[in-house]
Amino acid sequence: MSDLGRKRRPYAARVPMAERREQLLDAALRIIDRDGYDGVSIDAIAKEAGVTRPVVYGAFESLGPLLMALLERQQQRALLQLFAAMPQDESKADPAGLVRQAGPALHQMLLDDPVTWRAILQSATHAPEEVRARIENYREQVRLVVERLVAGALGPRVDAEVLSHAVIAVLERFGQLVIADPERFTAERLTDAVVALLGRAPRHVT
Amino acid sequence: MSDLGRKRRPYAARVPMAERREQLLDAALRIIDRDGYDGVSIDAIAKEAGVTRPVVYGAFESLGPLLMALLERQQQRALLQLFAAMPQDESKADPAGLVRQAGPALHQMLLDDPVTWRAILQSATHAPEEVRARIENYREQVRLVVERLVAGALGPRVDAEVLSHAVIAVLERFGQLVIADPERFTAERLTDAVVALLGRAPRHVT
DNA sequence: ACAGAATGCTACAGTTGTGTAGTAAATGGA
DNA sequence: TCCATTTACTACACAACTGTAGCATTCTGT
Repeated sequence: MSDLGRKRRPYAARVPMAERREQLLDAALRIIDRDGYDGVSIDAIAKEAGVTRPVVYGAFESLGPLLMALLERQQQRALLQLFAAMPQDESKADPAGLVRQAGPALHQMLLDDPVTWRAILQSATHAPEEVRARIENYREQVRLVVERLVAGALGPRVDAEVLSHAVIAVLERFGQLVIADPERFTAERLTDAVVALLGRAPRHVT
Repeated sequence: MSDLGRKRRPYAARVPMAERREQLLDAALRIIDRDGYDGVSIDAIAKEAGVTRPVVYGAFESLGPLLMALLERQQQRALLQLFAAMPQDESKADPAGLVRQAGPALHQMLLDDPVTWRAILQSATHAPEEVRARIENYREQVRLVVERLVAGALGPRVDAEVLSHAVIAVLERFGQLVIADPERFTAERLTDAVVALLGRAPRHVT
């Protein structure tokens, strides 16, 4: 008797809040990686995670905060990787040496966790307005570090602020190139190009 | 009696197709400039232009083709400005001289038509997938020109392809900086920074 | 085993946007 | 002037997504 109504959906495994949140963030990240930011919605995340929307609303206020949490998590990871790959020793290195050191490390970092980096590099432009501000915030953090590196490597006579913007822009574009076509844009090729360009510049003068 | 129905909307002025299309593109551009690509919809465009949706559907198949047409139009203008500002004279000018020449011209170009450039630089990547391909197309067009310039200015021993990506990335970021804060990022300051990096010409003198 | 808390599901109402059919007004030529 | 054509408007059906109320199930502690 009583299969009159359609079959009820089987209950998804019950999961403590903290873990559920992680699952949902993972689901959102998969969607972003597969379909871009356009494909992300509460509904899509719920489906991807195999639960219903109210479950998502139980874990996050709405889509904005969810994406914010995701960004927070991924950037936490990304920044750790990034600062590990970037020499903090900013003072004495010559520009070319610095590039030769950081370039391959950054390249490897991209290949180690392409999902995170695709989400971040794409998102810089593609994310909802609400999230964009926070991305800018992080970018600025990174830029300040780069600004100190630039000042250290090229001396006080250069416009470190402007150049740090340029460096970040180049790094981001290179990152996109590497992710899009790793065969074509190898660490060696990219660093060589930069070093060749820097080779024309005068050494650090103090 | 007979105010039973709500008042009928007054008819918008009738306009030949070609002109209507322009109006709609203008409306779309205003929306993009004001609210970003997120705010753009057939509905929003109709409202902005002071007509109803069927009018828009009369002029364009749907949102995709409309934005495509807009992009086409703005790019036409932008590329004209751009190629006017960039010396086609790719012969063996020194890099610094090239920057000193093109920098201020590009800067002026941004200030002359900020709406077009904001649409292209700020939110270009934020556009619907359909439109993205065409934006990439345009970027590639420009990049090829830059690649020739780079090869011409720096000689055949550099990796012109990679460096052209870098140059485009820097130009776009600088463009965003200028649009966001023209007081802070002047043509002089930006060109000086690049020239100093290239390490050729002496500091700017007026 | 068995309440009650914790968690998930269904169902519904609301919002925003799309696309179209049918109707009303304006326009231009006979 | 009057009718055919062009252009615009109203109204509807549909789709995707949001957010919530109330019911169903599972889990936990005793």
